[in-house]
Order: sequence, then structure tokens, then C-alpha cells
Amino acid sequence: MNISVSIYDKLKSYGFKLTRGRKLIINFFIDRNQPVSAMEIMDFLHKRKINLHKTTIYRQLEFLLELNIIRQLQFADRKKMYEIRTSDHHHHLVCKNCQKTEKVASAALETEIQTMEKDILAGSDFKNIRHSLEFFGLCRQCQ
Amino acid sequence: MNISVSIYDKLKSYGFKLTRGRKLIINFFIDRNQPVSAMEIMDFLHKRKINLHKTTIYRQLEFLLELNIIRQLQFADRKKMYEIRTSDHHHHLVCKNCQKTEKVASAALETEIQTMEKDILAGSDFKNIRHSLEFFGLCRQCQ
DNA sequence: TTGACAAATGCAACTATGTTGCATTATTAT
DNA sequence: ATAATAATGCAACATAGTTGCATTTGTCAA
Ligand SMILES: [Mn+2]
Ligand SMILES: [Mn+2]
Ligand SMILES: [Zn+2]
Ligand SMILES: [Zn+2]
Repeated sequence: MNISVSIYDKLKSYGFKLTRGRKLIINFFIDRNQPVSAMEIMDFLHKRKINLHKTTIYRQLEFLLELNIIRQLQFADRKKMYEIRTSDHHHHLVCKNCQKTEKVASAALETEIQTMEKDILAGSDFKNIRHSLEFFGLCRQCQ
Repeated sequence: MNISVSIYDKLKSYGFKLTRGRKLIINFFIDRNQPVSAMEIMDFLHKRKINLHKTTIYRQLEFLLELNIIRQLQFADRKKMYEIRTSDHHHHLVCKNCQKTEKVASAALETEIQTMEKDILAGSDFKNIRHSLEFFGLCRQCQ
């Protein structure tokens, strides 16, 4: 079962349209399988001679977020990153210099984080606890 | 031993000047003991009839970062937050709606994170690994 | 195949946050 | 008090993202 087709079906079932730009953006997310910025999406489309306006890019991002197809990440930068939402829970290792990114994951760490989230629920007035954990460093090229 | 005086001494020892604005900003960081934005610093100074230009605020932040007196944090927002650098390693619980912030800490979690950082050093080309871990939720008022 | 209708887009103008170059002012040591 | 230089103010600029509104496009049903 093709992941992009299953996303298309989801959109159609809600009555949303499958435009050329939307399909390209969805497939870009699937192919990259890594966090990308709005600007990177624009550049990718531009190379394929598809000139979507930046407003449209941001509206697509908002739309895909709303439908839980992508997720938003905030690294040390001011700009937001987005990646396709998959079932595997993972975090990132980001180069402080060039933003090259790798996935990282640890079952032991997730267990500890879940414990922490339970403690927070019990010990504070906050509800709906989520977390963001990212690692930063210098990649080989940037050392 | 007064913490603000020890910071003043450090600055003087490097030959930097103790201006009215700089002292107020340092003391604001010490008093608040929580992450604040550039804009919050401006507002604080404005209330005390000290109108430092925004350029000056940003240059002070850069300066205090350079000297490791404050640290920079990035939550889910586009804007950066800054807090006084203390010896206690901690993370934050931030309200997604109003940005109200509490400190959180867990020795067990830090141990697990350190293990992860060692694994990353061993298993990737990255060096100088750091981490950012923040929790998000909805505070009492915003639920 | 063609309308009709809603969804999606383009555009201009705008906002928020932060940065740069350069002339002027304030702090410090002597 | 003076000289040296750190710090500031200002205008202009940069980047990332947002909003209102007119126009275009995709879809479904006739
Ligand atoms: Mn996690
Ligand atoms: Mn930590
Ligand atoms: Zn790099
Ligand atoms: Zn709140």
C-alpha cells in the first residue's frame, strides 16, 4: 500500500482537492523523510518549474499540520521545520552549523521521558503534556 | 556573595563597562529566574522609564550569551527566550497557549540523556553533542 | 462535456523578530 | 579633565511568516 496514495485518499474522503502543488509537496515530504523548511519546499518546486507562491506553501503546511500528515519542529533556529508524520517516535541530531539532520531514537530514553511526563501531570496544574527533545552537534564536514 | 556583583566583577575584569541598561538587564534576569524574551526585557525597562533601543537590547543579549551569563532557549515559537545561567541543569514546562513556564528536572532522565549522548558520539560523525528537552502543555488558566 | 460550487491560489501589503553600518555618547583609567 | 574605547541610537534592511480579497482550479452531478 502506497503511503502517498493513502494520504490522497484521506484528503479526498474529507472533500479536499488534490492539486498539482499539494501532491508534489506531499511526495517531497515522503521522499525526503527528514525535516525540511518552507524555503526548501519552495526551492524544490521551483527546480521542477512549479512556482507556487510562498503564501500557498505556508497554507499547505498549515493544512497538512491540521490533518496530522506532517509535524512541526523547532530547532535552535528561528525558522520552523516540518516532516512527514510516521508511526516511529524519534528525535533528531542537528548540525549547529549546516543543519544536516539525522534521526535518533532510544527506547530506554522514551520510557524515562514517559515517567517524567506522568510526574509532571501529577505534580503540576498542566494538562496534555508533550515533549520536544533534540540533540545538537557539529557534523563531520563542519568540525 | 551577591550574584549580580559577581557578574559585575567578571565584566569589569574583562574591561567591559557597567552601563545603567546593562545592570538593569542583568538584575532583571536574576530576579525573574525564568526564560524571558527580548520584548519582555524592553517592556520591563520601559516601565522603569529606561528606553533602551531594541538594537541595544539585542546587542546586550548577544554580549551576555558570549560571556555565558545567560543562555538562549527556543520553544515552539519563532522568538527566542533567554534565562540566567545557573549551575542547576533543568528543563522547562511551557504552556502552549500563554507561554507560562515552570522548571522541571529529573536526575534519572539526565542520566539516560547522557547515555544517549555517549551513544551518539560513538555511533555518528557528530562532535560536541548538546541537547534541548522541553515539555509543553496547557496551564491551569488555559485549559 | 459542461457548469456550479467550494477549495485552492496569487498578489500586495503587513507583522514580528532580529541585524548591520555608521555617527554619537557614556564609562573608565590615568 | 582628558583620552581611549565600549556602548548606544537610529535608519535601513533582512527573514519568516500572515491576512484580506479577487481570481483560478478541481470535483461532482447533470
Ligand atoms: Mn520522544
Ligand atoms: Mn538536560
Ligand atoms: Zn554541518
Ligand atoms: Zn497558559
